[in-house]
Amino acid sequence: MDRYNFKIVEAKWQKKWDSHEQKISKKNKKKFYCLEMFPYPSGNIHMGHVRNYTIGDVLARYKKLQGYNVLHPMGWDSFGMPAENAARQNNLSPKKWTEENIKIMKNQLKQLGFSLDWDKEISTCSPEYYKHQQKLFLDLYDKGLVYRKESYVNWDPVDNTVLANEQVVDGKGWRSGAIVERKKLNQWFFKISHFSEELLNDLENLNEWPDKVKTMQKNWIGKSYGCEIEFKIEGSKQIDSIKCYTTRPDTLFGFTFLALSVDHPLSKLYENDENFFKFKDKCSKTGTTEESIAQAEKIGFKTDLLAINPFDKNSKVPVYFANFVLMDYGFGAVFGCPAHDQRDFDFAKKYNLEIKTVVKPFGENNKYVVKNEPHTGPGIMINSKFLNDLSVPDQSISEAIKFIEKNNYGKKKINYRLKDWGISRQRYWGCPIPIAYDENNEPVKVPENQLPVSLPEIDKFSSDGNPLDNQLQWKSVVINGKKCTRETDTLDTFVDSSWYFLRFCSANNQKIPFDSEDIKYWLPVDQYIGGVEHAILHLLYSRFFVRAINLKNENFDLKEPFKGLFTQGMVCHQTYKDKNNNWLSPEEVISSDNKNFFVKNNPNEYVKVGPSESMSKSKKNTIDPGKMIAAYGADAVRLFILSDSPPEKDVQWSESGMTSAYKFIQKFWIMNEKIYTLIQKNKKNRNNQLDVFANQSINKINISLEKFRYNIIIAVFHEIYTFFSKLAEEDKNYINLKENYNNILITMLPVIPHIVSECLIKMGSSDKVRWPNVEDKYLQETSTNIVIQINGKKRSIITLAKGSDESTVLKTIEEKKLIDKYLLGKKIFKTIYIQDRIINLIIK
RNA sequence: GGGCGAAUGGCGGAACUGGUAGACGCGCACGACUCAAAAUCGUGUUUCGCAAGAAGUGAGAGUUCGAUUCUCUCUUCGCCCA
Repeated sequence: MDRYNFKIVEAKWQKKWDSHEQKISKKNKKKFYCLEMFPYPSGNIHMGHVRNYTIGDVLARYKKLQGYNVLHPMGWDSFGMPAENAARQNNLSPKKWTEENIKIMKNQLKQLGFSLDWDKEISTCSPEYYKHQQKLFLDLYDKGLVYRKESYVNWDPVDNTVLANEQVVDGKGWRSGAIVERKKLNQWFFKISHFSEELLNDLENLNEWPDKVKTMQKNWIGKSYGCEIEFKIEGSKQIDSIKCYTTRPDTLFGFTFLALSVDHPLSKLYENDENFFKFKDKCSKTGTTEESIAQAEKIGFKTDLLAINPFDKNSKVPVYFANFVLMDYGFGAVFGCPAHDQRDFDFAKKYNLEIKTVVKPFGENNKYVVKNEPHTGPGIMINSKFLNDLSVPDQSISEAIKFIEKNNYGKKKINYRLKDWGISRQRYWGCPIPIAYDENNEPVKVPENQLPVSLPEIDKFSSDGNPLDNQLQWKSVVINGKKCTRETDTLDTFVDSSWYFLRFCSANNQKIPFDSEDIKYWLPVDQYIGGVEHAILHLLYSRFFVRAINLKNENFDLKEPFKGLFTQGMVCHQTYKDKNNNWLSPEEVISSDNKNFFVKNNPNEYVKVGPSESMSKSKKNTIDPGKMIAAYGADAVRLFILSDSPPEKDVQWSESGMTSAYKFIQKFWIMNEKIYTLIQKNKKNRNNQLDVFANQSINKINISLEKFRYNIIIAVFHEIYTFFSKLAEEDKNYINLKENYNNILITMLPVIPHIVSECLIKMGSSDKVRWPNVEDKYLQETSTNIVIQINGKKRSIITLAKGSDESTVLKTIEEKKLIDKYLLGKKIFKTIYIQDRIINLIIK
């Protein structure tokens, strides 16, 4: 008997699938759109991809076998920084670099036997893709969902470049290490805030999404009920009031200063003040993230103005400009209540401002005073006249708002944390924004017939700045007979991925981004699968995008892009360090007992074993999928990546687990050979056990598939192996062996498609196999085990016919003398009987 | 600091709506095959105990005839937001 040669078998089936298997049939069947988050083509696929796409492939193949018309496409999220960085470092063309990587990674995905529809492959960096995106941009522009405004960016003063938030580490540029500054630039925005309420409310309908993700989105949108309040101002002729937004109007009696953003319109009054100018400059030395602002030292610039407390006209407080107030939030003005807000407290301490306590924690008396730290939690109102004794926050806030509205000091207002989506990136390797500027520097749309605005090829990348700025020839363009200059910013790559799932439906339509009939049939995505790291931005942006397309569009009726969402866990591996605390890769480490580890090149040197962490290049704890496929085969890799943990949790990569999966494939093949020999023999009897086992196993697999409990499926595979191995030992054929065995094989196909396809052919199945039905009669057992408990503890167990009543159970217990020794000198005074399950005897 | 989640053998993990805790795999031990080893196969494997038996799902309480599952408090870890 030959060993199973996965290299030959897997290559054979992959070739077959490649040529014709994945074609989509006509739209007369029930559809299933299975989508995994598409990868960034960084060079090689990593284990995270293997896990993600294996989970998706199991589902896609399962649905296909169930008779669905399955859309299971793949593409490349191919714009982005790494290509541009590679270009700068090694003077490579980002285009060539990206295309090379795609070629390699596509080949690797094929080697894993994924049932992907490569006819629909898309790549976001191709003009074939981004020309449609530019069209969509212009559509949204016409709908008023795109606008331009001045906004801050993180500026690296050494590299002379704009940084993304994740490139700012501890307030410093990731590469240069320079302290990041704030710089104001004119930038483009999508008006995602137009849909804040809808994006929040519609989360409720997403009942196939994990609650965790919905909560994260809810918090991100951050709806708060508050109040806008108008403060009268003294000390200026130009201005007599300032509007503030607050979520805590109830603390107004604790109001001791008013703080403004340096970008507040009022700052114009101080334009000529040298000290203010210096202060503003100092503020710009802080980054733009909420975190960096929260951590930065609170500083202020005192004006000569006074703000009057509307609740107490005699109370007049100073007005400051402060670095922790952002123009983006509310009106760029907040009232300070140091006793009950951390930032206000820090600020007041620094500038020696009054701290008025107006909320006491539960259990304190009315003389409670805030001292070393503010009290931000719930409690009871004090020192606040008509608000005294109200409970904080619910009662106190609603009463405060009532009072404010009644006296026309302001009005109730809803605020969202969600800000408009800044989409301008000062980068080369992204989708060009289809806008130019006329001689007055007014934006002009690039007309549709001049699309795409293609990226120019660049020979040499300088080390800093946006390369497009220097492309003078490219920049100059004639629009409607007028000389214009192109926008040199490109779009955030999140834009690319906000509609790619629509493009897949009409991937080969050259004329339009997507066909409305295709959308009607295929969308929403029935199951979307990817990492939880995209739980907020990518998913929220996609939800925004379909709403934006939907707006004023009769041919498009879709609001939620993803009906089902599944977020898989990460792939982890132990970390290793040598004596000098340098990371070591698993390949540089050896161990004979899995307890003590040594350096491979120097077997006397101990290795420090660290905790298992998600695979990352920086910690060198990665395993190369390519090597694993070459050594063990795609089926074994797929089997292992699913076997050890439920898909939503992290999984630990282990060499022993991997070899175990490989061994399973090998021994399964041998078993299959034995069964094949068996079914050639004469058959006489029917084996009822076989029917029961097959139906129960398939039933378990069905349930586990529906619930994404793929690790359970692998456990069932092992049971299947054990069962049929034993059967093969008996050396008897049965009338019902072949059919049951074939049915079971089919249910194994989604996980290990290559070997199972080969087995099925051997067993004489045609190419067109269908998912087997489960017959209920085999799931219902005729007898059942009943556990006998005494005072809640298990003491014995009996097997009885199903549906036996209490007296039968008690009689059997008595006859068999199962529990007599526990009853000595005691009496049963109560019995609890749950039919077919358990009987509990309470004795005394 | 706030929100969410998790904790089960030596390890990864099972356990449907409260009803036999530890499925399945890894590891380990013993045995078979072998001159020997690897590979393979078989048996066993929660802990303590020779045994009968007892204890046992992070800790402590509660509800219940019965709790890994429900409630409360705490500890540790993870993720997200600040």
